[in-house]
Amino acid sequence: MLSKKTKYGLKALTYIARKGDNEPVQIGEIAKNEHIPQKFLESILLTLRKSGFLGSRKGKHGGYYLIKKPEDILMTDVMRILEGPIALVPCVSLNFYEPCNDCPDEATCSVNRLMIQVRDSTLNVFRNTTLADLSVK
Amino acid sequence: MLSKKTKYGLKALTYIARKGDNEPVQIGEIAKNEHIPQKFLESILLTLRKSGFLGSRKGKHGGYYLIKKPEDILMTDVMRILEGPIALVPCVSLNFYEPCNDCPDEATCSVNRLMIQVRDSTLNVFRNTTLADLSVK
DNA sequence: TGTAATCTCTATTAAATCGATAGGGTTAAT
DNA sequence: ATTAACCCTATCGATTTAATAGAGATTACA
Repeated sequence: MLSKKTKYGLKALTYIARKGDNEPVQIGEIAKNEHIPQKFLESILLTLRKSGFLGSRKGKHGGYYLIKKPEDILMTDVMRILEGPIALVPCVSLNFYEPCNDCPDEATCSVNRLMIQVRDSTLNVFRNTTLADLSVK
Repeated sequence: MLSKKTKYGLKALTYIARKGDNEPVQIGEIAKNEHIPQKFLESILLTLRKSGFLGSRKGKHGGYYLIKKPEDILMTDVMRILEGPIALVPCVSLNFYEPCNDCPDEATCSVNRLMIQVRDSTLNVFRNTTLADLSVK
């Protein structure tokens, strides 16, 4: 299941991208229009800023803005920051690999085999989707 | 993240399928060989039996056996029983659809759009994989 | 210069879920 | 009758998730 954090984060990024100009967008405006609890959204946008997707301006008329062009923001990167590993089990994760302690041999493990396929098909979607694709109205 | 329940369930099904004959396989044997807590595995196999994947024989020399041929057991069906909906959000689920209460218009929702693609690519894997595929050594 | 608006940061909490365990009850082979 | 196995319900501890609280720091602007 997709976490609310990821869902809200994607919606916020889309909202900002759709505005088009480079003016900062305020948390309150996003929260109101996308029906997201404002305090929760605050922490999510903070994460996205610290990860290099968003810039911010403090104080009056402050807000968040995109640092890169929407076409250059890949879903692989966004998803890894918001949701964590794309693989459903650590033993098939490209970026967060960990062996299973209960599995003596990955080569013959049926779960491993299946989850590699799921990982690859999901990666294929995320690698071919940018924020620009999400932002088409 | 894949739940342990699903992971253990898939491993158990594979174990039974790999044995080949139609003799009942005991919980204890599977638990030992696959390093699964026996009591936990009991409840999982019970679920799989009630869902029509496994049959059981009670009493001495009892155990679980496949009801259908491995080639006829699709991952779509197994995953829905063990893990639940394949879609990551209810608003793109084919079998468990529910609208988002915070989303006024699915047609323009970026999360909806992305998650439909992920669902379809994952479904494509599960629809084309059977227990027989998992059981190849 | 002061005030209001806005992002920043840490801490906390309530609820839900997950993984595992406990402890019998029921059934069938021998 | 005994034993080995599945059947069933209940519970528990740990973790994660979603949300909230509240104070701090910064900026625009009158």
